[in-house]
Amino acid sequence: MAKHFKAPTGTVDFLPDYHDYFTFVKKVIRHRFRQSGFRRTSTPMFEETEVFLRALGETNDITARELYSFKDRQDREYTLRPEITTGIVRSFIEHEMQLEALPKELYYIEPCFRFERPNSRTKRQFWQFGAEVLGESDPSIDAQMMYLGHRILKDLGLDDICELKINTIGSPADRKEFFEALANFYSGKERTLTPESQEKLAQKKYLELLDPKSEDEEILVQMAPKITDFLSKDSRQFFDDVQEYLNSFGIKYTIDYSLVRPLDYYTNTVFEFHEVGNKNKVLVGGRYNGLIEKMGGPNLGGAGFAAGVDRIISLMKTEGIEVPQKDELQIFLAATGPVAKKHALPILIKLREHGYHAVGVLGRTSMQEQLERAQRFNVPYTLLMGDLEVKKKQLIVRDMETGKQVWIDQDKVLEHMDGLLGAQVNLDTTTDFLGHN
RNA sequence: GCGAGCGUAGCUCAGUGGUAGAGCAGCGGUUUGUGGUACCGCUGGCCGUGGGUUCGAUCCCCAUCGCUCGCCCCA
Repeated sequence: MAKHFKAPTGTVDFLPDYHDYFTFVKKVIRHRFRQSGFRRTSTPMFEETEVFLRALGETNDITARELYSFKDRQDREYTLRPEITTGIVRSFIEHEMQLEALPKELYYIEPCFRFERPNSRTKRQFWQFGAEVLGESDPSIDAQMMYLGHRILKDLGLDDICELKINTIGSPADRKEFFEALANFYSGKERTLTPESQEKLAQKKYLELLDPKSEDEEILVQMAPKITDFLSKDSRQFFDDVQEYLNSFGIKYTIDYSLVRPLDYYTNTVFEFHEVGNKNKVLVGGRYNGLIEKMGGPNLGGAGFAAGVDRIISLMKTEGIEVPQKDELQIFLAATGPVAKKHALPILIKLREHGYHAVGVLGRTSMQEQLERAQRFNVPYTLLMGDLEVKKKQLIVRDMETGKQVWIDQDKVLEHMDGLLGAQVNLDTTTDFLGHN
């Protein structure tokens, strides 16, 4: 036997059952983003590796072991995008969007790639959706992003199992002093830290030390200097304003000073919705005021959030949330005999254009074969046409559940099926989708 | 990057140091213009791959690849 091919390690086929959910999720996302003035954008699936190294930083776990990189036939270094923000910022700069009306509000639903060890929650190719607001740094934007995230989760039925946490990590200037204080504080206490944290300390990744990895570290973090003591007047005001806006529309949140991001580009606000009772992130975001300039563009602020579609769908399934199924077949048209087959196809097309989901006129034409197929397609009704029916211009309507059959005239088929299945919502068959005759 | 488990028929799995079994699926029949249920029959496997131990390995050992599940991480 020939070799069986498989989907590459860490990838999965997104089969029709997945798309039942995906279609619904996309519909919600599009609706909520459009409502808020966002427009959809797409960037290439891969960029020069340098683009990601610049944006994400060169010395962290993410760039060291999670980038899906390759050389092309001309020896250029490329990387499949691990997230979308970087590409959008590159695109913003390349197309000089700062000359357009600001803020630029963009959203996306795109596949991303990370070179991970695959498990039930992590794959190497996965879908992300998210939004970016570029060219404006008002705290109201941050609050609006959180509202949008919340609103989408609510539409998907997940708001009850997700909680919002927020924090501020200040400006780079604020952090400079804060980090010096942290360095002093941890000096001499290295042995209390886990080996991983000792490494973070050595690499001066002070922010990541704020997320404790052991009970000892938790105690240390509580005693350690707090970012709030080092915030400039502006940064403090900004964070206060964000909270005031959040309060103004009554969204629930808690402040969590251990909430940080491993990437260089965040400033001020960071937030995440995670599952209640564990740390599994569902939707994460924050402000990144230095990123556009760092990528070679104008000195403009930005904020955004992102969420994994696959994780959301699996949560919906766990929660027993069902989505509308619009692909169910309604009619199987069984033609028994070669003559009937020729006569049946126009009827099948007529049924479809009337709005029915119909299949048929397939395969061998024995009655048994036809009914077996109809049964496997799980249709409520089968229309049977043999040579006898062709001659009489009739067909048989068989109720697949009861087995009851009635003979009707072929030119009454639409009225008859409407009586059984209800009138169909259909496009006018004399026009195309754009309304042209 | 670390750890655990599993690779036997299309699928789900059992099994034994002496070259393999069940259920489901598939195909055919009981039923030549009528599906589902039932009964009968048939097809189907280099026991993941490579090496080692052994008279002999699907089984024991080593390696390798693949899958699954954790951990780290999760932009």
